Amino acid sequence: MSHISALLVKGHLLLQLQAKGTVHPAMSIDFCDGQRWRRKSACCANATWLKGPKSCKEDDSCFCPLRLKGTSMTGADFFPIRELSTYQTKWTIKGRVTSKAPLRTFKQRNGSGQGKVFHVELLDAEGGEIRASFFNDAADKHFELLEVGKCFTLSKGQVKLANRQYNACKHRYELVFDKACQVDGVADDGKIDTVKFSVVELRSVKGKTLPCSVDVCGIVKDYDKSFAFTSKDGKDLVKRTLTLADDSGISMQVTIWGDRAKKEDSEFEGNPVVAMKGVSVKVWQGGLSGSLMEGGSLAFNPDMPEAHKVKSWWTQGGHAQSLTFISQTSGGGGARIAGKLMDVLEMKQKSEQLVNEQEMYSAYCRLSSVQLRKRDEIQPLYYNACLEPKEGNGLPCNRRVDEANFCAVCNKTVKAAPRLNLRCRFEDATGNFWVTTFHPAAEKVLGMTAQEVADIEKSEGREVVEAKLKSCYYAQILQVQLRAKPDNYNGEQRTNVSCPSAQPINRREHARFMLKEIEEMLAKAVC
DNA sequence: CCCCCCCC
Repeated sequence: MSHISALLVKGHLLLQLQAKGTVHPAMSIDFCDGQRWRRKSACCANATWLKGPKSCKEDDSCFCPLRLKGTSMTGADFFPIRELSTYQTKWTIKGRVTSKAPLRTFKQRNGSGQGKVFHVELLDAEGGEIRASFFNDAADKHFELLEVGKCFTLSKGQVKLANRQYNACKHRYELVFDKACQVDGVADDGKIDTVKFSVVELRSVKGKTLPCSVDVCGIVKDYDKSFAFTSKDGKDLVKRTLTLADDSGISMQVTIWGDRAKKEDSEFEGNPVVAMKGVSVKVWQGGLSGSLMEGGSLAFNPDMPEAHKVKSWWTQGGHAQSLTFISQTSGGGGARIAGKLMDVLEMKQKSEQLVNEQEMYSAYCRLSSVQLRKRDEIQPLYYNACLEPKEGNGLPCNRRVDEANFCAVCNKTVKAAPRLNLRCRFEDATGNFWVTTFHPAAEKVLGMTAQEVADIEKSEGREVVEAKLKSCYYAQILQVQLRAKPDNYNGEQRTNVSCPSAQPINRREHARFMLKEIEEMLAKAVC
């Protein structure tokens, strides 16, 4: 029995089994690595060589090596979550609830009315994690009980293969609890962490099948302001986009939501390290971008090896290193451009053919003209906009005020500031188009603030400001965003096209983008 | 047995 010496801690149990003559030689219990029991056959379901399936009950003296409860086989009295599989039918795990989804109802597929379900994620002292779903009666019974952060023992659930389409938890299996389940709240177990990050390098997400869910740890290289908006299906959302970077030389955008996004800007200032659990990575605009899911976690400057590693990388030169930005290949820092990338000609055609919903396009092009006159009449370049914060989102009212700074919407005299409103012509090798270019885009296009434009016009005159604008023609490559919106004008159907945002390109990134295009073209070419 | 995981 040469393998006996390897059994050590757990060995006494096998010896007991052998002493009782219950181990069938052909069963080859091939364990152990000093930590875990490994055996290929099912435990109690195939227990003839134990004491017979019917006698294998709770508190029975059945020497089932895979049912740790009530034995002294290891220091742990519970079955390791990591080891759960369909080969084990009897187990009791002890874990902390690390996340919990809301209770949902659904229509039973086989017609018989409503069902309900919720799920949690459980973490145990050995760092194993698994998702558990509770159905119907079990859902009613345990929804309130299973609070995030609390510890429980759980048994009498079914183990099934995790459905990777919906389950991002890092376990091959998931648990399903029904009426028969046994769930008990227990005292907090300090050996069980509150969250477990299984960090991967940003570089590694490039090779993954997308969409995927990962845990990451990186430096907040950049952050946007939080942004409140209403989604297409009417949900009020708040988001903030961060650019994370790590020592694998990659940077990527990750969007955070809700309260996480609403934290003060100062929290994101100074390049803190963040660890994120449950970042969903998908392709967006030809690049990869992440979104931190609600059930995930976010930790600032966490005390973990990956965080210390990435921090020292950043301070010891990483901040100056040139990184590969794997999100959309537009601008760098600040607002990014959304919309399908195409050339100017295609953009023109698409916007003319628009029928139903609003569409966004973007193109690399240059400013070729600004409309300064219309039938000899001088066109205003800006207007004075009301700065009064709007109710709800706190953004400025932005309505035009009169010469006395009276805002008709707010019905009072207000503070005001100039906002650009230009009619611009943009051009690339395929064509050009005229478009109303709103303030934020116009400021980027000119590389001047509205205040500067207004000041020059007032102090130096119209001619000087016009010359200044003309000096911007063809000056830089921009990525402009075009919004085409179906509209009704005097009962006539027409498309309203505007430019809500624009950004000078980052030459380095743009060069990479063009190289990639060339490579793709070469790959397609006949050799 | 469910299955949404958000936005441009």
